[in-house]
Amino acid sequence: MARFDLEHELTSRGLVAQQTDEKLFSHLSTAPTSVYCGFDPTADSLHVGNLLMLCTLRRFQLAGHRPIALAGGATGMVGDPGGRSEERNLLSVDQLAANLVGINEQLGRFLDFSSGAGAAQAIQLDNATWLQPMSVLTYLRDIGKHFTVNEMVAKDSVKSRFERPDQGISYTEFSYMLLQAADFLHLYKNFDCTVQIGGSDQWGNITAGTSLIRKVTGGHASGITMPLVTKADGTKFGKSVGGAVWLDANKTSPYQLYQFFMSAEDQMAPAYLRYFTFLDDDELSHLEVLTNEQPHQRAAQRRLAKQVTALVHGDEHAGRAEQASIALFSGTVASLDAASLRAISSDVPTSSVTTASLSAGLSVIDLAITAGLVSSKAEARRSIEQGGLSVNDLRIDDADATLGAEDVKDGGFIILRKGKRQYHLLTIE
RNA sequence: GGGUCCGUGUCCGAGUGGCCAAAGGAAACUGGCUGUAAACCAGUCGGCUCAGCCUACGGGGGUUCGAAUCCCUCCGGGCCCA
Repeated sequence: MARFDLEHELTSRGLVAQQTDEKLFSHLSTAPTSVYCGFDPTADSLHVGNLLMLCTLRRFQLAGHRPIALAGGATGMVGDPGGRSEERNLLSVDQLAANLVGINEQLGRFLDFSSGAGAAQAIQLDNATWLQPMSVLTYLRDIGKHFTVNEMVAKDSVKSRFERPDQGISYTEFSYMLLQAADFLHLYKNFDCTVQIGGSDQWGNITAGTSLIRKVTGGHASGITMPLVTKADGTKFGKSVGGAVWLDANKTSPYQLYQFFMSAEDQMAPAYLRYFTFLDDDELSHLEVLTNEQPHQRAAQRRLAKQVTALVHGDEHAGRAEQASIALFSGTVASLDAASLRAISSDVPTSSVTTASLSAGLSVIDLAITAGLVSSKAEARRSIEQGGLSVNDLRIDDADATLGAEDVKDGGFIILRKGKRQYHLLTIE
């Protein structure tokens, strides 16, 4: 594995928001270490919000360090007070196990868990394995003893909760940072982990860990945070039509993932390229120039969408997503031949109807609901009134319209579209 | 344990007996202009068998011709006192 300059890799891409010590990178370049990042196992899939950490861990691994993906099986039950999260429900043991399996599979796309990676072989751990059995007294004596409430109260994540006049913070959530600090200490002792990375909102939790390690062991550990990924207007990144964008192909198809990045804003596309791809400096700056000079070509978005989709789902799926996008957005879907449609159907959301029900006549409204393009008849009706629904590229202007056998295209497809870019294929059984 | 204030639609937040499916803002959706972008403009934004009906203002019960609004109680939360 080619050693590369990690400091340059991270700083040139704008990945470092804060770091605990200036000399960190010179230490990292002299000896391999282990670096950890926590992931919340509240779902059975990771989402694009996790992408930055996944890519950054990968960069560390490429530089010869061992990445540790820590599933917060224990901390996930407690809840980080930083977000606006409410008190969380305990995950059942079974649910947690299932989630860990799903997440593990996805981690494997970013990190090398094989023994072939040698000292840099990635590992996945669940903090419930050591936090669960810890007794309250051990926790209070070995961990709590090293923190003053004064400093805990001063952390931003906690302070903001104090400042909200209408809501307090439970002791449980207040303790969150100590649990995360305990994780870092555990990993430091047992896995030689000396670096923790996280989002910039994790700064307080990370420094709690480094100071705990110093107090308990006298050793030194560091932390680096990554910037918060946002959209151009500063709002949350990672939401698209229909909610979160997942890394699981069953929740968000490769086509949808591709589309999500394809529609990235010009302003942000170069930054996303630096964050989420492994392209070299030359290509990055070239694409940035292209974006500035010929934004309508969307060269950066195309590259971004293809690269990320390939990283998450593999080259084959990325290629298909790209082909499907080209086909659908060339403007003349209705003229596509059966073979192209069939190729697209595995990537674009698809549902099926029977020949019998079709020949009886199916209302466009019901089909749109079946397809999940709208959530209610009222919404479907509204969309039609506003000219937002089309079938085989023809705008529907009558809310009571029905479809029959004559609307089926060659190859047995009906193409539904809502708005400009939400496509859905209906197959006929 | 005592006192006090609060709990409204996806979120924030007005309303404090009928004119309330509930102001305003945000988010979201559609259309227009563009480039599958941003900004901007316009419309929509609980559901349905849609000029009507059903469901909804933390849960349950009550007062009333009529309740998000009043009373009781339970649950949840903030603050103060012990």
